[in-house]
Formats: sequence, structure tokens, C-alpha cells
Amino acid sequence: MLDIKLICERPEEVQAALAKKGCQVDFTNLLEQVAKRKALMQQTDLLKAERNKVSAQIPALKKQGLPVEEIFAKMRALGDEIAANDKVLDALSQEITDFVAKLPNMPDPDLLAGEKENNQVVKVYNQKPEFDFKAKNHVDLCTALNLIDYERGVKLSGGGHWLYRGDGARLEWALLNFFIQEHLNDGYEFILPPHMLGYNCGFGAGQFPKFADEVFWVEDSEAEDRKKQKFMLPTAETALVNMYAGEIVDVSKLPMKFFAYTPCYRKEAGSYRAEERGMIRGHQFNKIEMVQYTTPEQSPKAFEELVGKACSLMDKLGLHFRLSKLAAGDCSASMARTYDIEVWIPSMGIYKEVSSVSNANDYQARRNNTRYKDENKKIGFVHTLNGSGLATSRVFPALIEQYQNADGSVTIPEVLRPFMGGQTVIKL
RNA sequence: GGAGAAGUACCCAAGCGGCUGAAGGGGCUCCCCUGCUAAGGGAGUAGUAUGUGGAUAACGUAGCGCGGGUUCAAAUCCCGCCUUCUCCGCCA
Repeated sequence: MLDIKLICERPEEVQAALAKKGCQVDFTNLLEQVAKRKALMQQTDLLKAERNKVSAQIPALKKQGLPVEEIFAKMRALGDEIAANDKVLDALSQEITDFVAKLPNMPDPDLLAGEKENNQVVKVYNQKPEFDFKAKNHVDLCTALNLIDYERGVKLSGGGHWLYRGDGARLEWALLNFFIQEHLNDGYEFILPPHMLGYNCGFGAGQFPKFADEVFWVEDSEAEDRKKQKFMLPTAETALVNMYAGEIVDVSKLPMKFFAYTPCYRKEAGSYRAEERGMIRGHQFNKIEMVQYTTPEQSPKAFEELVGKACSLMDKLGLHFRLSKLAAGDCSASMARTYDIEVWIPSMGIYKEVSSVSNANDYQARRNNTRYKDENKKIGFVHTLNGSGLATSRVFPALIEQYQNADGSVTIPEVLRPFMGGQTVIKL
């Protein structure tokens, strides 16, 4: 959520920043409502002060046996006026927050405006693999080696589902274990959060109300209202970023560094493309997510750290990939800046995202009221940063393809071998 | 899922319609006295949000799990919800 004060003080500035993200807004109405609310609030506070003052005198008057009926009548009228004002104030506040809650975050000043076409490749890692034999795609490889059972996944749950089996399951688990080990080495705290979350988490992370239709809701006939229902988390970020909602953490605890493993559940409605066969885009995939809570001062460094960590994981796997800085319009709504890590999928001839590292600045913290207290007891909103570290659904196919051999086997990257009982190759 | 009990400040806890923004402890901070493994006396200790304001001054408003209601007035009465504890049930 953006700072309403900032919008009121420098509307043009905010407007310009949002325009870079492709979001055109007009604040005229908002500013009027805020002014209206302020005036009414002042007026109502005075009425309340009057009521409190008179109320405090009543016991004394009663003790003296003085008549109070007349005062009661007056106070009743005053009370009605206060109630009426409060009702208007509530409605006004609701309108204001609803409007502001829908605004995306402002992009950092250094971002280019525009969409995907303005993303900049920052760095390319490792050699693009060349094959002196006819390379296979990951679907064929995984099927031939019996690593992924696409058909039975579909049988169990429909399109967009698969199941890992045998060495495939071991390889998937090895990847996750490798990531976990690396994060533990870096001093991040391991979190296993609930997979079903309440509406507030989606709001706090900035995914709701806009993307409320793109998650799986756990139907509860008792709760017709979505705000009372739970949904399957689309990313562990949704959980991690809300852990301290409503709390004030001491600055000595910052930065706080977490990582979590969860499956991610997404509808991905209508986004299939023929080339996205296999496990490129599914309704459920495994991901390790990293999150940091920092002060505003710490946040740029933390961002670099998260980008570095994600790259390091990919680098240690020996995969060919690239790092891109996203243009303002390609960053998700909550984020002020995002770097994507994209892995080369030989059969597709393109790079696919395996990690997205973002800084929300105080946007999420404002939504879920996560604050910190500094040395001078000053209260401020924390910055929240997140990054995949990593999602396996693209790493796995990329790895299978990039590490394939002429005989149809797949070499296991060295860093994964300890997590697969020393196995060096996957073959029939 | 059912039945009971409870949710008050950093912690424990009193209050059960007005004199309570909250008694009393504990803890913590500061001051005084005294001095040998101690103890005594005093003061302070709700953070926060929001408004007026130059203000880290002062004052107003909100705030006793959350949300409603009754009332001139609610921590206190009523309704709904959430959480915790105890007992029962369920448990692929």
C-alpha cells in the first residue's frame, strides 16, 4: 500500500511513478475525500470531547441530587450526531483505503518505464550447452527415463499436474535439499508454514484483491464471504511476508532472514502454450522461497544479497542462465524492483524464469502493518524482500536437457550427488 | 464437531455500568540511604494510531482479544466471531 500522506503531499510525483508501470491514475477524487474526512474527523472529535467532559460531571451532579434529565436529552442528541458522523467517516475511510489498496507499488527511480521489451540482461552465466548429437526435449527424456509420469499425474488431477517418480523424485528432492543446505549455511532460518492461508495474508502480500481469482480457494460452505475463507498459497512469500503482521520488531533483530519450502498452488488459467509442455507451468510446483525483513537503509544491500544467492545456486548447478533487470511495467504490482533469473531451455530455445527477486520496499509492510523500532524509539515500516531460491519446475527440465548425454542418460550435477547417495548419472 | 472456562498493559493480576486509561504484585529504569555473600526508602514505566501544533512541548480523539449492539455514559450489560485451556467425540 502506498503512503496516503505521500499521495496527498506530492500527487504528481506518485502519478508519474505509477505511469512508469503503465498505471494511469487520477487523484482528484481521492484528495477531496481525504480532505473531507479530515474536516469531519476534527468536528467529530470535538463533539466526542464534549461528550466525555459532560459524562465525567454526571456522577457529581447526581450525588448532589441535581436533575440530569435535561442533560441526558442533550447528550442523546449529541450522541446521535456523533454516530451519524462516525458512519460517514467509516464509509469514507473504506472508500479511501479501497482505492489506495488497489494502487500498485511505485517502481524505484532507476527502473526503465515500459514492459518486457525494456528488460535489461545484466549478466549471462556459463556456456550455452552445444550438443554434437540430436538433443531431446525434457518431456521425452523424463518419460524415457521414467522420472516424471505426466499421464498418471493428469489421471489423478487433470491437466497441469504430474508426478515425480523414482530417480525423478530423488532428483527433485536433491535439488530442494541442496537449496536448503545452502540457505542454512548462509544463516537463514528454515520455515515450514501452513499451506492454507487466510484472506489477510493475500492482502498483506499485495496479491489481493487483484489476483484473488488466481488462487485455489478452499471452499467452506459456512463462509460465503471470501474474507473468511482460506486459499492454497501461490508462493511461500504470501506466508513469510505476513509472519510479523501487526507487530513492531526491535531494530536489533533486523535484518531477519527466512526461507521456506512449500509447494505453490496456482490456477494459471488459460496460460498454456503448446511449447509449455511438461512441467514448465503447472498448478502445483515446488519452491524454496527466501524472504528478508530489513530497515529501509539495509534493503538495497539485502536485495543484492538475495540476487547473489539465487545466482549462486544456479551457478553451482552449472547451468547456463541469465540475470535480467525488469522494466517497471514487468515488475509485479507489489514490487518496487525485480530481477529475474532465467534458465536456458535448449529444446525451447528460450530462457525461462526460475527465480524472481524483488524488493517491495514498505509496500507490503504498510498493507499488513509490520513495523520496527529503531535505536531512538522511532517507529517505521520495515522493508520486505523476497526471492525464489529456487523453484524447481524450470530448473528440473533445464537440468535434464542441459545435462543430457548422447546415450539418453543424464549426468547429475556434482553438487547434487551427495543428496542422491553419490549417484552420478541417471539412466535406464 | 460438542460441552465448559478464560482472553486487561513487558509478565502476573484486580475491577464487572460513571470518581478506572485502568488497583496490587513482579520485572525493568532512575534517585536516595546503607554497606561484607544482603536489604530498605522514593519516583517512573501503554505502546500505538490519528488531529491541532515548529515541536522528541501541550492538548483533543480512538484504544481493556476482534466486530457489532444497548446506554446520557461500557473493560464492566447483550449478540456474533477468533484464540487458548479442560473434558467428550471424530480420526482415511
